[in-house]
Amino acid sequence: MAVTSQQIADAAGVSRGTVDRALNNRGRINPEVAERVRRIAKEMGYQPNRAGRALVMSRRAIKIGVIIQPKTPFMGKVMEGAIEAKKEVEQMGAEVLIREIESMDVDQTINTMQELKEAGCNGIAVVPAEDERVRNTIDAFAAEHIPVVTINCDIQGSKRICFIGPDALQGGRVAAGLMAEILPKDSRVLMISGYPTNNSNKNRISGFSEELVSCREDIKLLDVQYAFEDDRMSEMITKGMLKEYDDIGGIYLSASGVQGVCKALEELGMTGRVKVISNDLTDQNKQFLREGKVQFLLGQEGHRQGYEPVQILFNKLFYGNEREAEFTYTEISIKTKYNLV
Amino acid sequence: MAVTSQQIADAAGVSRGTVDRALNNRGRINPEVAERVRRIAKEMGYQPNRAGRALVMSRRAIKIGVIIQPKTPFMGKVMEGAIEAKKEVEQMGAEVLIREIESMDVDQTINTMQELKEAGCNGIAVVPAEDERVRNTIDAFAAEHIPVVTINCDIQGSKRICFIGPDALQGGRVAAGLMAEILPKDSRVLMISGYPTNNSNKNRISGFSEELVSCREDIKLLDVQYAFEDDRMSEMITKGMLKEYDDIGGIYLSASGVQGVCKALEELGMTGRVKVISNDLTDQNKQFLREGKVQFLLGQEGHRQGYEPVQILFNKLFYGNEREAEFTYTEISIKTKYNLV
DNA sequence: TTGAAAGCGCTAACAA
DNA sequence: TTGTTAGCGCTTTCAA
Repeated sequence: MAVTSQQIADAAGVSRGTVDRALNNRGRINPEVAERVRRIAKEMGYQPNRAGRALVMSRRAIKIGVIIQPKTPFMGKVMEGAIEAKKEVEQMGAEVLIREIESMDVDQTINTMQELKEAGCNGIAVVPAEDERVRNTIDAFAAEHIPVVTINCDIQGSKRICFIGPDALQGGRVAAGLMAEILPKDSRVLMISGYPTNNSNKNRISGFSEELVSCREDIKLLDVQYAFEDDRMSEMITKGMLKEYDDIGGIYLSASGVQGVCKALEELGMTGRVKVISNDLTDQNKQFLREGKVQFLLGQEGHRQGYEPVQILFNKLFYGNEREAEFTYTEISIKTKYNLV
Repeated sequence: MAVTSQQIADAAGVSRGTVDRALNNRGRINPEVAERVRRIAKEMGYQPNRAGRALVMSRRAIKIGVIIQPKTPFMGKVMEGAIEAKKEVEQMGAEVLIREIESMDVDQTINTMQELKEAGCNGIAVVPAEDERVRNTIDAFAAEHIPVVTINCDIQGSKRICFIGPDALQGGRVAAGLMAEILPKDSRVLMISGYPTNNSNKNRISGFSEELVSCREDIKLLDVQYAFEDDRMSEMITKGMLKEYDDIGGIYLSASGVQGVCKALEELGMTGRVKVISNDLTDQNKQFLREGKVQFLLGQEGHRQGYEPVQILFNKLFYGNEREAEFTYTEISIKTKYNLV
């Protein structure tokens, strides 16, 4: 049995209240007594019992709001993580409100944040739309001591306490490293992005192209194409480019559109010959990976992106734990058909 | 604030004791009352408060023993995980004893298990030596209701409650998949194992060779070589084989010895030309990966292999949670120099 | 500046 | 079969 605050109190010849004041620097205590108590606690290896502390802390009404963007398979993973964390912290007496917004809309994001605040949330985790007004809202919340955690894509320079999500630039580099390893000499490479305005996509493409050019001088990189997350579009692009250039050896997708690419490759009888590397471990993508139509998929721990922010906010609000890291980059996992879970 | 057992009691017009008996099937209760209480609890969405439960459960004296094999960088990770879990469960009033045994010896393993039992441990997590006597000891502990969890390598057919570790066969297949993707046509491949008797190594080599042969018919596989986890040995093997065969395009290491391989390649001026895939994310291996001397490293979540078993045993002993899964295979992560954490 | 005591939600021992 | 009550370790309020 671990040592309790009562044992410290007995050893120091004081009461539990005094021990509490000493160890938690609550003031209203004789400095010498405080010092002695702290010394004894250290000597006896005292560690406060989590359960006891949690029980009394559960009197604080903690309500955490989570805002997740429109339904995509990836956001589904984020949702699962958030729900798991919700279950856990609710067993500690807290409350979690999860809102899924319908469109990737700035107004919706801001309105939902306001709604959650009015519902009494004292902490918010949000997958933000990239916009100046969202930044302002985050800063306004911070001013009211409502901590905000950004998920998946950061609002740089805002007063959010931290960001949990992938390092998109590095994600592009990982893809480039793989492409460099598997491509035959003098191949041409096609890059397909989503929306030109999307920052994650922009960063992935930058990381990919810079790294590929730097480590494989023989490779010729085509100008980036935009498929707007649409499979028919990515199919058209793939077909068009493959007809124009017969030496394309690899395709990198920084966003959705794998299905279109695979369809195009199949129809042209080039499956497997043209290497495909893409992001996101969606069920559909995994299926293409298993079938050998895609060589590598890069994952970004969606589950953790939902789970962690809720836990971070809970620990801050419940225990007062401050977050040491401003950025938590989720791991970029490399998946082949063999290590798919 | 979440709903409490008192609220259920009030709603059902009974006492907290009765609610407790009903929800935890403790018997000594009128079945109809029990049914009604359960219904009301469900309706009100009752979830027992973890902190409250933990506090009262902390009266149970829980002592968990962990046995970790001799110091290797990988076992260091396992140790870190075990220490993290130790800290967490000790904050819940439990106690954790960690023993690092000096050699991978059967007698040492068994003796340490006995020692931990005599020290009052009511649950054991162990990285077992593969031997019949270890199996018998595990079964004896099970008979005395001391649950045992095997870590990293399983004792199949023993009465351990579960196994946490890698799927070695699949690990070999992952390596094969990568090798198949990066090797030029008609290459020869060298496989270097550790000890011929080690099961993990045996399985990795099987998985690797079977998969590589099945997906790349052009590749010629050399007979497996044993380096006994020794760098000078792996260096000698590499040099010898490279001199004998000039078409070796890839080397797969199922155990330690990367340094020797890299040294041999450098001296022969073949770094980068001969692709190297190995296991274990040791600091040294990571350095070789960063320098481009190794193309891929496969990791097996050592931290989790130390952390999880302690938590599993704690949850079983503390809350009575039964483990649903007999096998928990840790993820086989693929690391290049770009996604190294 | 300190001590005493209440109470968080739960389980378990005891009484009825 | 049920209710009552003590107490787990901690924080916090109230009194001294």
